[in-house]
Amino acid sequence: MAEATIRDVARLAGVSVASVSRALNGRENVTALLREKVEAVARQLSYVPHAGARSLSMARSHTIGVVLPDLHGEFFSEIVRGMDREASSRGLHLILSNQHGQGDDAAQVLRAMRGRVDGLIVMAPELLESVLTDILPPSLPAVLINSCAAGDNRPRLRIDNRAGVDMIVEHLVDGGYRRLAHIAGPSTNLDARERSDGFMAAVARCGVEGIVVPGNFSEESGAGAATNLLALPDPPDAIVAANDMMAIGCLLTLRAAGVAVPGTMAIAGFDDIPLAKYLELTTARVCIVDIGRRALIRLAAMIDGESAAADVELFAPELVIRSTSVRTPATSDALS
Amino acid sequence: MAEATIRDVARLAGVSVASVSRALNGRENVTALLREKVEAVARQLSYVPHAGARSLSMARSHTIGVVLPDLHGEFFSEIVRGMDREASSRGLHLILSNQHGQGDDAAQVLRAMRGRVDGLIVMAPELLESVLTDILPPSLPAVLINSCAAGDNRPRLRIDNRAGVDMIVEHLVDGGYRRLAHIAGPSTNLDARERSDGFMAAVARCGVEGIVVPGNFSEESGAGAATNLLALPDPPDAIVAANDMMAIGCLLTLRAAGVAVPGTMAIAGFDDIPLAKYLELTTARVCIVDIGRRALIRLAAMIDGESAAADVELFAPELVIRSTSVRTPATSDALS
DNA sequence: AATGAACTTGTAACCGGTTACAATCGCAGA
DNA sequence: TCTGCGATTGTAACCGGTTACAAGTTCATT
Repeated sequence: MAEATIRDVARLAGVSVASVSRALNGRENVTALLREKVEAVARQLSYVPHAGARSLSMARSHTIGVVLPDLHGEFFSEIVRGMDREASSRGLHLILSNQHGQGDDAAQVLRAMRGRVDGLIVMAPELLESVLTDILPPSLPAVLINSCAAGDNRPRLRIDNRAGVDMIVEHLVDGGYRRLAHIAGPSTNLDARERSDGFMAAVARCGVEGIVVPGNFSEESGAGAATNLLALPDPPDAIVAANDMMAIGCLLTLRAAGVAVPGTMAIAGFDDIPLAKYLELTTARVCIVDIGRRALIRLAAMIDGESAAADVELFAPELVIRSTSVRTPATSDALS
Repeated sequence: MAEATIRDVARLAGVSVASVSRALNGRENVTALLREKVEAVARQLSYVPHAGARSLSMARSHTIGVVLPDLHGEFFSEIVRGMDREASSRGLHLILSNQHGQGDDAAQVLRAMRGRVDGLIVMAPELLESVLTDILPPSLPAVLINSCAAGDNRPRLRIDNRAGVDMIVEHLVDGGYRRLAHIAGPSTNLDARERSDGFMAAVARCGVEGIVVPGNFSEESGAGAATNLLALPDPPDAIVAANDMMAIGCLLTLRAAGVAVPGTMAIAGFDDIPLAKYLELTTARVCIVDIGRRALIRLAAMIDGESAAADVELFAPELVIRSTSVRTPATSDALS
């Protein structure tokens, strides 16, 4: 009833376990006869090697751990898809760990990975530098996504938030907008901070006005911010949200309030979630699937013994111009 | 340099490995003194038990395998989120396997899980009954989502596609629509077949006209179907798409063609993806996160030795009425 | 003081593979 | 026929934990 083990196969085939192992793993030093005999018995018993046992003896689990924050929608599925494609093409498995709480919960999660994975991909935009470095066992290969672990000597993948915001601000200024507002994300989030800082730098460089109001990446906070901005004595003529969801909250609120977008006020987001296309939202597209892909490729290389260059790999967003930021009637999609 | 093992701890603490194991696992039969000593040494060496080794000796990996088709967007992230929440709350881990190809690839995937997982959640709406039953080791606990493995004796979770389509058709008929068309999904997909069959049954029961045209769940195929339907000598006055993406393709095409929705033609989808809300699409909401949650709960129960009732658990969709299907100007969202 | 119950600790087998090393075998060359 | 070499196969240790069982302690009871 229980699953057959390598010893069952060996016994029934009348050979040693070592021979079975060699035969089934395609080693060259086995007679064709023996190999056939073993394969026949294995098939007969429908023997499947026990991955756990193999991992233990080979010190290789062929599994990589993915630690993500509580992501939603496309962002989550795309980044995982990117990793999964690369992983399965090299016979690796993904073990997932969404990180719900954010206390030393993180430490727990990482401890649980010991002996389960060959390496880790960690995305923790909210974690302090020190925490990550403390928690991660130095001997475990790891790639960091959007983390701020500056002192760490591990490869890091990052969205080039400044470049993205730059493009957006320049685009708006080119379009004649002069009083820009930024709805920031949570200040605990690295990307949010960079986008906010980048915004201030960009408006300064362009010589236009710029103010920043708080938000938390949610649609509601975007809507709230829009209401507040409208109530100002001297409202802005363009809003740059730190992500698309806030931009959408903003957009719907303004339209409901009778404000012409982009006539009276322009709006831009960040990320290019699928919704953005349908709501005609100008945004900075981040190719998330690529980040996942690269993260896995880098990690696989480290696991295969490549030295871990502690570099930072930047992913430049692509400006996607849609109708929420262009006043001319002839609005067109920047995409092919 | 390498990670400390239980033997390292034992040696340094001057006790046996058995004592270390007992002490760290919180067994009662250890002196407070010994426990403290062991814990101190463990902390000093920053010892973390090797999950793989533990799995092997306990024959429990505390990991469950999730095999999904190549899902996109919210569907994927929500179902995984549902599982993940339940999993981490009971100390289980999720190992993911998106199934890209669909040949006997599936067999490969399942084989690779041996010795890695305590149980499996399989979603394979495209697989033939026999295939799954053949592939799955009988001794491995498993829960099937939307599969058609009729002969199998495992619990199955299914979307109540017929009920969903029924509600939609009735709603449309109530609204005065009399010539209904259905854009079907790929015929290899179980849900698609059920929705299509359900549609035909529903229109028959309601005594209205109904035709079915093919599609493949993509936005483009919805758009194409809309074009074809418009070209008919006697076009329908309502379209029921087998999923939201096709409904959206349909909607955009009709509007672009100057057809009034819902004035001239009503549209409804299936799934209630986030986009649906913004495009005001009437649809049947499937609470995906619940399916994931339930799947994990059921599986966990099986793993803990509960007998595997081979029942089918149906998830009834909820009708979400939005403006693409109500002619009166006062359109409202059925949701709270 | 002896007996033994109850409890703590250690020894060693086991989970299911891989692999270093030894043993065996076949066969060519002397 | 004997030696020696290379190729095949077997033996047993090992990966890092858990746990049945034995051994050793402590302490109350008679």
